[in-house]
Amino acid sequence: MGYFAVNSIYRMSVSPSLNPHVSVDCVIFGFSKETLRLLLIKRTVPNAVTELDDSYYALPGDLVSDNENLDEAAARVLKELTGLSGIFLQQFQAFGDPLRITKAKDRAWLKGVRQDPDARVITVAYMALIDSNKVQIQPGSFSKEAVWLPIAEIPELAFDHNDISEGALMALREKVQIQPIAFELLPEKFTMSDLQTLYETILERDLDKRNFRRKMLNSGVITALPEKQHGVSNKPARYYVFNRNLVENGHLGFVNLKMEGSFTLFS
Amino acid sequence: MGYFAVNSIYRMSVSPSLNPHVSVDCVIFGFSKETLRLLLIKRTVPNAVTELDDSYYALPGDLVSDNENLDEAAARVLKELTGLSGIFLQQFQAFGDPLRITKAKDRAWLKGVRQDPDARVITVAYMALIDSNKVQIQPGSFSKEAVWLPIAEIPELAFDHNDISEGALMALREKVQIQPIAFELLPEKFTMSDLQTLYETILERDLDKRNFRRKMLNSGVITALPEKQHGVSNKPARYYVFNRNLVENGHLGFVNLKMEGSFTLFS
DNA sequence: ACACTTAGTGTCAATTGAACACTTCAAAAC
DNA sequence: GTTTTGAAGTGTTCAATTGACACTAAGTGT
Repeated sequence: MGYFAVNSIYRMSVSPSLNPHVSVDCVIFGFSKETLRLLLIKRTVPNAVTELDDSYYALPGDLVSDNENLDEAAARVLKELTGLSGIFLQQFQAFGDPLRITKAKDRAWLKGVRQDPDARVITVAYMALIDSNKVQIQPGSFSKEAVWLPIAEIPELAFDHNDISEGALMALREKVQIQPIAFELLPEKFTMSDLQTLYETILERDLDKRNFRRKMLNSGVITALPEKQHGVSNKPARYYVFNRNLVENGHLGFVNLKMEGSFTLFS
Repeated sequence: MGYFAVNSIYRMSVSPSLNPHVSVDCVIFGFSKETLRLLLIKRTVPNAVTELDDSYYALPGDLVSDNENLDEAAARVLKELTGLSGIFLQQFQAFGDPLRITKAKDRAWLKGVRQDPDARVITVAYMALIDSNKVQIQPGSFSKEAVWLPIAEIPELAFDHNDISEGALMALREKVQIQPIAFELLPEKFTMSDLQTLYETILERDLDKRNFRRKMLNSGVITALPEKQHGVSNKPARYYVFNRNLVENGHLGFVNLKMEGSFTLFS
C-alpha cells in the first residue's frame, strides 16, 4: 500500500500534469536561400543566469503532458513556436542516454526551469518539414528568440541536440528517397528548378536536369500550372503544385531515389 | 526546495533503479517452418489472479533502469529471455498514448507487479531478428512461458502490443527492402531456397527463382560454400553464408527490393 | 529402372538509367 | 531597338537492369 501514498504525494507536489520523464523535441526543417535550415530557439532562463545562457541554442521541445500522446505533444510544441498546425511531423527516434543531461550549462538551465532537475529524461524526437515562409515566430513563453540556422552552421546545442539533429538529417535523407515529402518544404507553387535545388541540397549531390524533370513529371506527384513567373530577368519558369491528395490516398507510385551503390532486386 | 524532498522520497520508496515512466518492448522475429513468428511471453502475475492471466500474451519488455540507455535496456530484456546477446536489435518507434494501459486485464496485472500502477508509461519499441534455433528460453523471472507464434495467429495481446507488433512488421517489411537484414533470421548456413522463402514470407508475394538467385549473387551479400545438403531426397542444395563483414563495413551495395508501384529517380 | 521432388540454369524483349547540347524567353544593358 | 545575359526548357542514344519464361540435374524412395 505504501506506493499509493508515495504516488499521490509525488503527483501533487511535482506537477499535476507534466510527466517529468518524457519530453518531445522537434527538429524543424526549412528551406530558404538554397539552404536547408533548422529552426532553433535560444533558451529562456527564468531566474536569468545570463552568462550561461549566452548564445546557447536548443531544439524546441517540452515535457509531455499526462493527457496527450506523443504526436500531440510534438504538434503542440510546433504550434506554440510557429503558430502552425497541420504540418508534416513525424517521429523518428527516441533518445534516452542517461548522460544526455550532464553538461554544466544544461544542468544550470534545468535547475532554473524544472521542478525535478535531476530526473532522467528520455526524449522522443520528431522531424517537421515546413515552408519557412509560413512561419511567424510566436512571442512564446519558452523561447525568447528563434532563428533559422543553415544546417552547415549549427553550433553546439543543448543536451544531445546535436546528435538528434544529425539523426533527423539522416532520417530526412532516407525518407526523401522513398516518399514524396520534400514538397512540404516548398511553397504551394514552385518551379521545377526550386524542386531540383531542394533535392540536390538535401542529398548533397548534383542531379541531371532533364532526367529530373522527366522522372518527376512521369511520377505524377506534381501538376503543371498554366501560370509562369513574372518579372524575372530571364525565361520565366512554369509553376507546379504537389498533388497532395493523390499521394495521400495512395493512388500514386513512390518517388524512389536510388541510393549510392544500391541496386534493385526482384520481379 | 520542496521538489528535492519529494524527489528523494520518490526515489527511495518507489524503486532505487527503475524509472517508472519509460519501458522498452521487444518484438522478436523468428522464422521456422516457413513462417514468420513472434516470440511472446505469458505474463507472470506475482499475487496470482489466475483467471485474469489466462492465455494472455505480451511482448517481452521491462522498465528502463536509471543507469542504462534504451538500447541497453532492450538488449537486457532480450538476453534475459533468450540468453542471447549481439543480436540484431533496432529501435523503431516510441508509443505513448495515455490510453494504452486502460484495459481491465492490464490494470489488474500492473497492480500486482508495479509499485506505481497508475503511472503513465511510454514505451520504446525495438525489433529483434533472431535465428530461432539459437534461442534457449531462459527460466526467467518475468515470464513463466514463452512461445513462438506465427504472425498470422497472434491473439489479443496486453496493452497496445498488437499495435506495436503491427508497427514492427511494417517496419520489417520496409527495412528488408533497403538493407540486407533478413539474413539475421536464418542460420549461418542456408540454401538459396531458404532465403527466397524467407523473403517471400516477409513480403507476402512470390518471387521469380531465377531472377532472385541472379540478384542475390550479383549483390555480393552472400558467398557460396563448397558444401551441399546431405540426406535430402532430391537434388541437394548448395549452402551459402551472409557476408556480414562486407556489409557492415559499407563495402557493399544495398539489397534494395522494389516496392509496389515504385520507380526509381535520378542519375 | 522408374517415379518423385527440389535444385539449378540462360535468353530475350522491354524498361529504365545515364550521359549529353542547343534553343527559348524575358529583362537588362548598351 | 539591338544585343547581351541568364535561367528555362526540350530528345536521343546507348548501356544496364528488369521480368518473363521451361527445361535439365541430382539425389532418395519404391
